[in-house]
Amino acid sequence: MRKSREETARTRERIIAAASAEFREHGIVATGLADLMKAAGLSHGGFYKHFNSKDELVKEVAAASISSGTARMKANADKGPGRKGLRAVVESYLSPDHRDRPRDGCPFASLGVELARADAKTRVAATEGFLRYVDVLASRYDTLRPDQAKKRAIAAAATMIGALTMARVVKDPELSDSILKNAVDSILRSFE
Amino acid sequence: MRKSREETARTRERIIAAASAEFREHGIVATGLADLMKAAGLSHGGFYKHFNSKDELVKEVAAASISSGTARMKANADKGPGRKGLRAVVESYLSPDHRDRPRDGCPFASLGVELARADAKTRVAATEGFLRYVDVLASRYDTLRPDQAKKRAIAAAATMIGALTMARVVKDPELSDSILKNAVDSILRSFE
DNA sequence: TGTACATCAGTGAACGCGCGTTCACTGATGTAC
DNA sequence: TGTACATCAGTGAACGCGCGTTCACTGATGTAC
Repeated sequence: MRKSREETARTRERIIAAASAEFREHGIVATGLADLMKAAGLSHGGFYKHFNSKDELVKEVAAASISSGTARMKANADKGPGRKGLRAVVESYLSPDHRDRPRDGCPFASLGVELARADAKTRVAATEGFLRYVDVLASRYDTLRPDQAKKRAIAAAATMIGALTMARVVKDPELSDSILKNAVDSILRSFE
Repeated sequence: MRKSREETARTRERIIAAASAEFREHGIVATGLADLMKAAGLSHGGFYKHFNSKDELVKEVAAASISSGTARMKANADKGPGRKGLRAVVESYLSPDHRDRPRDGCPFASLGVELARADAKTRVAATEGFLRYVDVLASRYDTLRPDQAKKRAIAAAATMIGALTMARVVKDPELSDSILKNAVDSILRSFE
C-alpha cells in the first residue's frame, strides 16, 4: 500500500520525532528500532524505507533536536538584550521543568557523551549545533568585544550542559535544585 | 579449580578495573559482559561468581572510578592553597590529555547521563562522589565563607564536567581545545 | 599435623530474548502513453 | 482524460548475532576431626 509523497515525508518526520523523544529519554544505544517504530505507530520492518541505518537516523535526530533546542534558546534570548535575555535563556535551560523532561529537552544534556561516540556525520551536526548555542549566548554578552563574548558564551554553554546533566544524575532533589541554581548564578555573575 | 580467598578478591578487583575502563570508553549499555570479562582475562561465565548482576557491577564501577577521580583531584588540590590549588585541579581536569583518555578519566564526563538512568544504588554512589568533588573544589575557595565556597564549587564542577563532555563531542580539534581553555578561564575568574 | 570431605572459582556451552537488518508480499500512488 | 503498468510505503516474518544469565562440571582450597 504505497503512500503519497507528502504522506511519506510526514511519516519520516514522525519517525524522527518519535526517535528524538525516545533517544533523549532512554539513550541511543538503549533504544531499539522496534520500540521507536511502535512509538511512531508503524511496524518495525518499515524503518528501512526511510533510513539506510540506525546511524543515519541518529544523525537526523541529532540535527533536529539540536535545531529545536536552538530555537527555544533563541526565543528566550529575544526576551531582552544583554543580561535580561541571558537570564531568560539560562533560567529556562536550568529549570526543574527542563531537568524533568528530557524527552523534549536539550540533546547535549540527554545524549551527552553518546554523541561523542557517534559517527562522523552526527558529530559534525552536533558541533554545528553547539556553535549555534554559543552564538545565541554570545549575542547577549553585548558589553564585551565579540571575541570575548564568544569565550564567555562557550564557558556558559559548558556550565549549562554540565549542570543539567548532573542535576539529573544526583538522587537528592535538594542538591539537584541547588546545582541548577548555582549554575544560573555563576553564569549571570560571568556577565559582570 | 577453586582459588584462594586473596586471589578471589584480586580477581574481583580485576573485573572492576576492566569494566571501569571499558564502560568509560564505550558506555555502560554498549559494553557487554563477555567483552569486559575477556579484558579481565577470564571466561564469560565466571562473572556471576563475583557479582549478582551487571547492575551490581555498575554500582561498584561507579564507586571505584569516582573514588579514583576524587583522589587525583585531591592530589592536584594539594599543590597549593587557594587559587594555586584550584588552578592545578582545573587545568589537570580540563587538559587535552584527560579529554583523550576517557578510560581512566572522570566517570561523570564519560558515563554522564547513563548514571542518571542507572539504578538507585548507583545514583546514590554518584551523588556522594559528586559531593566529594565539590568538597575538594570548595576547599580552594578559601577567601569565601564556606557556604559561598560550596556554591562556587558546585558551579565549577558543573562547568568542568560539561566542558570535558563537549570537548569530546565536537569534531573540530581547535574548538575542542578552546572549550577546555575557556572553561578553565571561566572557573579561575570565579575565584575573583 | 594428616586425612576426608565440602566448598566454590573458573570453564565452556547453552538458555531465551531482543537487537539491527533483510525480504517476499500487498495494494495504493505515480508515470507514460 | 483514461488506461496499463511500474513504483514503492508499509506489513509481518525471518535472518544471524550478541546480549545477560544459568548450569553441569572440574579440581584446588578451606574446614572439621
